[in-house]
Amino acid sequence: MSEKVTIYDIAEKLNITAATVSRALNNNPKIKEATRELVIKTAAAMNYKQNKLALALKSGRSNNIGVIVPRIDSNFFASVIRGIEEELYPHGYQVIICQTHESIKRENENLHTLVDAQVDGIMMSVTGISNENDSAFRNVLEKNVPLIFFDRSKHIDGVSSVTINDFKGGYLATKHLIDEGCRHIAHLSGDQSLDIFKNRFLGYKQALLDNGIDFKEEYVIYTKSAVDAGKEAVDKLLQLQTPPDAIFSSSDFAALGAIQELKERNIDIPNEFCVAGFSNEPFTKFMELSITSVDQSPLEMGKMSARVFLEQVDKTDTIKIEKKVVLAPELHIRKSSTKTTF
Amino acid sequence: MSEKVTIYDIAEKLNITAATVSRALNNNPKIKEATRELVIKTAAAMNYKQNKLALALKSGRSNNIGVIVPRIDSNFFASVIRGIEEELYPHGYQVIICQTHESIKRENENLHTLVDAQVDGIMMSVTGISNENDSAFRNVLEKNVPLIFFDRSKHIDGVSSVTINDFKGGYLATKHLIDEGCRHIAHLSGDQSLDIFKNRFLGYKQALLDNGIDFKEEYVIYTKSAVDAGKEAVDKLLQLQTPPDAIFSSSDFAALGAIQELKERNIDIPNEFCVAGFSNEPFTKFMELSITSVDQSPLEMGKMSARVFLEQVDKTDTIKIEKKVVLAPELHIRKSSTKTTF
DNA sequence: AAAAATCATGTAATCGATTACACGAAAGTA
DNA sequence: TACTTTCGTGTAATCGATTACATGATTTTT
Repeated sequence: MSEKVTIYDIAEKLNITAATVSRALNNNPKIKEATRELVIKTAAAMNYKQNKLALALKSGRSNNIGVIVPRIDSNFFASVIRGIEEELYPHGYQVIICQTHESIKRENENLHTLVDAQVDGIMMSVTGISNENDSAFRNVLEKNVPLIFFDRSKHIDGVSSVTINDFKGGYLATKHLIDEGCRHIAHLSGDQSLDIFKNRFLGYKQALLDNGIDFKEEYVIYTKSAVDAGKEAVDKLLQLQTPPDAIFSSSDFAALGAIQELKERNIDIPNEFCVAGFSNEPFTKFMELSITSVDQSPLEMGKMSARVFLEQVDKTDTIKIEKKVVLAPELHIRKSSTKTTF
Repeated sequence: MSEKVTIYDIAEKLNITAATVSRALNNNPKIKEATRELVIKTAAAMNYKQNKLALALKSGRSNNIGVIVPRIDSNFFASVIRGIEEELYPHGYQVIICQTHESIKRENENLHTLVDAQVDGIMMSVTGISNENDSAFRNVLEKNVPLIFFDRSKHIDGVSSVTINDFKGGYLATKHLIDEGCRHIAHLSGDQSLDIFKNRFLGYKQALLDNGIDFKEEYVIYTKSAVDAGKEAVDKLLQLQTPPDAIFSSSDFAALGAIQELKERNIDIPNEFCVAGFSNEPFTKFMELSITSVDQSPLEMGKMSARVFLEQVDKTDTIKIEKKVVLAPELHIRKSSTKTTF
């Protein structure tokens, strides 16, 4: 039925060559105005559609960009991807999604697949930082594919990144808890080989220090970002000789679990115990006991990553631009940490 | 530095032709075993990577599939996409994401872009059902690109779909509210030109009928899927002569808004008023007053859509297969509608 | 009017891989 | 030995668009 129409078909119909058709359609100034109009009209009439694959092969550019995330069904990553898509849509790029499910093997596979598919750029939030096997990353750089890290980044020369100031985020949240009168503040952290968790921890520590509060190793619990992990953490913390009176969690999910466990034990939040999380997941706002959390402006992070990509994509390959964008975190203070009720 | 290696480079090095190299790499049985091994070894040594774009041009298949959703940063759509990606990953397909933001213009643009990009299939949740301009859809079908609707579908011959039984979902939720003793059950609906909202409404109506409860037009409010919309709806409903004692909402967000507004007015949930939502968004489970909701198994829906695509993609184009998969909804009963507390 | 410049279009190579067809060499058959 | 298969590889077309270079037709310049 609807056979594919090529420029050769148009050329044949008009008794000219495909080269002329191509030039006419691309607004090449060397083409006679009359010819151009005729070609464009005929192309429309024949329902011609440019074959993007042929163009991609010829130009070496696919007009696709790849995005690699641990998983897509988290509000944070989905929002970043939304930002990327929205920013790139007007430029004609399509967004290819890959998930690693926190597997480094999968991450490497995805990197290779995307490079093989000739994407014009890759934006990713790294899954692990193990340095043993950087070959997939080196492959990307050797092929001159622009690479941009967002949120979770690795230290690689020539790679741009868009992150938030996690140190400041941790500092703000902790300082807020101190201001609310808490003096025994625990911290739920993640895998500190990842910068984001390391820096949130360091911000937490610095806030304690700046306010004359001793840092206690035993107050730091390493957990997964999951509700149950938060419950377990509270269980551990409450067995300490001096149990804490507040928690700053690097994860909203763990913060939620902590709150559930504290309620289970009839501990009054926020009066006896304050809790603050990180990421500003939608549910933190929706709860009756809304949860204080640090916002990472994921939409903006996505848009910014896309902009950094657009800046790099057309530059001459010789000049390597390495841009490090750091967004400001914003603390959303809510009920879970607001003692003074009027 | 890392120049692209092609089969011609390998051929030159081995003093054979590119055709032989191609055949060796594709395990063509006509190739001498010794040659095959030599080629494969040399290819690996030279770090050869097949150019997917060239392959795509030659074969007409891009190994990409397109997914079009209203927006990606909703747990439901993100989960469906996760399902699609996971199911298709082992088959070597990449997933391209497009958002419509509920704009039909955008939907049509996306359809055309994906077809032009020669995707091997399109999975989508339709944004609108206005029949005025079906040309984008017809274009997809004329080009023989497999098209699969999930969740929100349109009636188009030859198009498969994967949906849940929305009627049953509406019925289950409403029946449950009746069983809890509610007799004045209101319904928050969406744009009923979309089947999903129409069917949830019809299920609601049937459940009332089957249980001897009169259907009242004034109890049906058409809202957007948003927290504020739920608040406004409650405001309207409570002004009625006989205000309702329960709400079945087609949207979890509207249900949440309704609950917030009811609490604002010191109405006791669930004892004075019960609420049930739809979609089983994560927050419905996390709330202290957890919200009863109908689960749509989005992950399964995504996987199923991918499977339907895989079934269709290799069939001869002449035989059009139209498969309609209907998944069963599952009611998750939670605190917002459980009066009998033990 | 002859030479030079400009214009519009055609010719053919190119991007990288696949594959129908052709062909010479080796092996099998009569 | 002469004839037919079979085997392994080469030749060249193809997918569809772009573009450097060539060429013939106008137009401009002197």
